[in-house]
Amino acid sequence: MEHTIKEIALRAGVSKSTVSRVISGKGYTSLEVRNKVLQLIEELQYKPNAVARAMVSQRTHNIGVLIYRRHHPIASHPFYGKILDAILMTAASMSYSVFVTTDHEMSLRSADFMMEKRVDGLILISRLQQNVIDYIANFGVPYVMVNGSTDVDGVMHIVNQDEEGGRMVAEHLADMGHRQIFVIAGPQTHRSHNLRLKGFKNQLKELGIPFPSSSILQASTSTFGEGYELMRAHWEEFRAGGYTSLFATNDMIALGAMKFMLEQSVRIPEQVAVVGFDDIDFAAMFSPSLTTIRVNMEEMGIQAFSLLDKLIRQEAYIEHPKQLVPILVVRQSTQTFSIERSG
Amino acid sequence: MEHTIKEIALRAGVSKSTVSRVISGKGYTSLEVRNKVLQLIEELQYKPNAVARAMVSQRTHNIGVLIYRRHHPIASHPFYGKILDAILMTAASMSYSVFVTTDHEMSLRSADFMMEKRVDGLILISRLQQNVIDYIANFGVPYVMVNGSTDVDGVMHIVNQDEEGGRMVAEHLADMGHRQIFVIAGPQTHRSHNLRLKGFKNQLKELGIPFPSSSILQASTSTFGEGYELMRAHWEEFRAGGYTSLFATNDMIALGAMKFMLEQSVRIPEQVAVVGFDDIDFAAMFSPSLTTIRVNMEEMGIQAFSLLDKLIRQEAYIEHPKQLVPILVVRQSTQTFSIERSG
DNA sequence: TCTGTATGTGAGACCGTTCCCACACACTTA
DNA sequence: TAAGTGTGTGGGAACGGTCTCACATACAGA
Repeated sequence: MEHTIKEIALRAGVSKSTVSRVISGKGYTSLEVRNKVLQLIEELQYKPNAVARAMVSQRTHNIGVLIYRRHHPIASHPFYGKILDAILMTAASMSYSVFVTTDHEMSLRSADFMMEKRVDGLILISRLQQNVIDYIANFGVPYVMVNGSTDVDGVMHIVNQDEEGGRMVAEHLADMGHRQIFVIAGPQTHRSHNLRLKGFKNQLKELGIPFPSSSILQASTSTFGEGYELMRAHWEEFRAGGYTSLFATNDMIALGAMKFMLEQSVRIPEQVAVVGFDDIDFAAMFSPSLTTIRVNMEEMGIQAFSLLDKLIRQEAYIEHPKQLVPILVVRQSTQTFSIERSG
Repeated sequence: MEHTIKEIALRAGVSKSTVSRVISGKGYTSLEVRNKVLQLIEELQYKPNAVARAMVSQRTHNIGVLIYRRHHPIASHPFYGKILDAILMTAASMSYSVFVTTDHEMSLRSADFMMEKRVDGLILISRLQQNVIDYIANFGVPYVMVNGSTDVDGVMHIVNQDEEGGRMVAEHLADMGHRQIFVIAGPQTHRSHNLRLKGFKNQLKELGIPFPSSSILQASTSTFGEGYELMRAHWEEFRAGGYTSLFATNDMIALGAMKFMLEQSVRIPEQVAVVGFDDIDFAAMFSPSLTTIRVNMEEMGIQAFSLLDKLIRQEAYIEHPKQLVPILVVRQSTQTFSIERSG
């Protein structure tokens, strides 16, 4: 049942200008005409055509979310998925619709598509190549980056205070009496992993706790499988080192490593304490639940959209967003105390 | 840099009809003109305006995905998120863009929005109220339902063979020698949970294994927290019953229940074997990993989109899709054998 | 009576495409 | 030579809205 303004006008015996006026509420319309038109709209279930509107207003009220992942598109990712959810909610509350697309690295196909669809703005999540940025910037569409791989000058970028989070991890482990700490660091290609490690190291140095380079393992992906595999491959080394604790720069790696240790009948946290980073849902659900640094993913999504909205509306004096403050969440993997629930 | 066909035409010294012909490849164009136009397009980074195209073709090449959730929008859901991912990939491969929206029950806001945006079709995921169906059907937009709460006549509905899966669970547990089986059943409002339970019960009866109504617990949500809480609340009852195994109608509930039992130092699977349903990523990662029935979520997404595409293209003789075949995945929670990896 | 302002309405240009139609020219072929 | 056919091009309507402008009427105040 596709109806048009013209049809409504015809049936109401008025011009389409008048119908348009009734709908938009702008300009004068007599009560009589207004009621008649409104009634027809209700009766015919008329819905304004957003495509036609976009045509004249030069604004689609659509935004695009681009998620770049190594090999596969991942909207269901425990970290990025949360951000996406927040964007979806915020956007909807401000009457924006959201295109979600994923793309491989180096591919401009999705970006291209979004340009053709004339989105009002773009949110770029995760690792994003310089060529994509250039491409989008060149086209002149407002965009915001979330948790990107690097900081780029002049680009609005929503990030967490990763360095501070790393510092908190070191502090917590030191507080719990740990001096022999093992680390699995996520991909060096990613900004956040590097900063987390940096903050962690600095704080150890501050506290006078030695941290030899032999205590650190470099992961090539930030996945559960990678954590599991690395722990398995270096298990003898780990045991020989007399380590009492493990820090992985994200939860997935930490959980993978933990799973392997549990299979070796290691008691966590009694024999080895474990700390992750992100606080994905899964961290609280795992047994034992994982101590971690909570990254406010929801807030990242909200901020990303709000900022984009401002850019779209060209509000003056947009200041670069403040980095989000992380929180230490202590759970069973570093401390045996209470039973925690979640869901 | 927003360029139009008109501009290209002007610069090339031809009419916009000619430019349009070059772009679409339809009709005759001289090699000379073609090259010149193509060069200009490249030079000016011209991108055809999909909005204008949609205007005339009456086809946006956009589809909408509606996810209905109890309280909060959840694209990052371990089950629905996977389906969404598959839809996103398949749609992209066929040059469709996807609007993703979530809505509360009973709300037509998102549906309304999609109608205004003139999507070519809709995919409705999860619980969906009759009024929403009616509303959409009334508007005449093609749509496909995925894992909906009920079967509705005449609606294309992608589902898993849930009853068969339930049967497989009973068979597996019986095979492993279990006779005292406890069950936590997901919300009765949802089709799949009911069918899983039904298949399970039927198979037990078939095998002559008694299953008193006291062995079943009714969950009100299908979440981790609910599983944990129910197990906690009925722990004494469970112990007294002498149960050797637990079946929950989805993984999240199973994992929650497992987490509680692990905290009570129950050895899984030695003392209690556990089986879930869905095979969300998390099931393989948990320690111990969870035996479950694998639902091919990716295939659900692919089928949903493919079917929708056919509906949109009005292909004749569309047959109702076959139900997807589930697979039993045996892991540590019912059997101690090998070390399994995943990631 | 004239001018000004508030109220109400319709005509038509415009947004950026596609596509139908008319037309022009160069060759065949009857 | 006339009639076709293949090739190449431009004009302009149409898609469904918004918005500016012109115009009409009513009523106020000077």
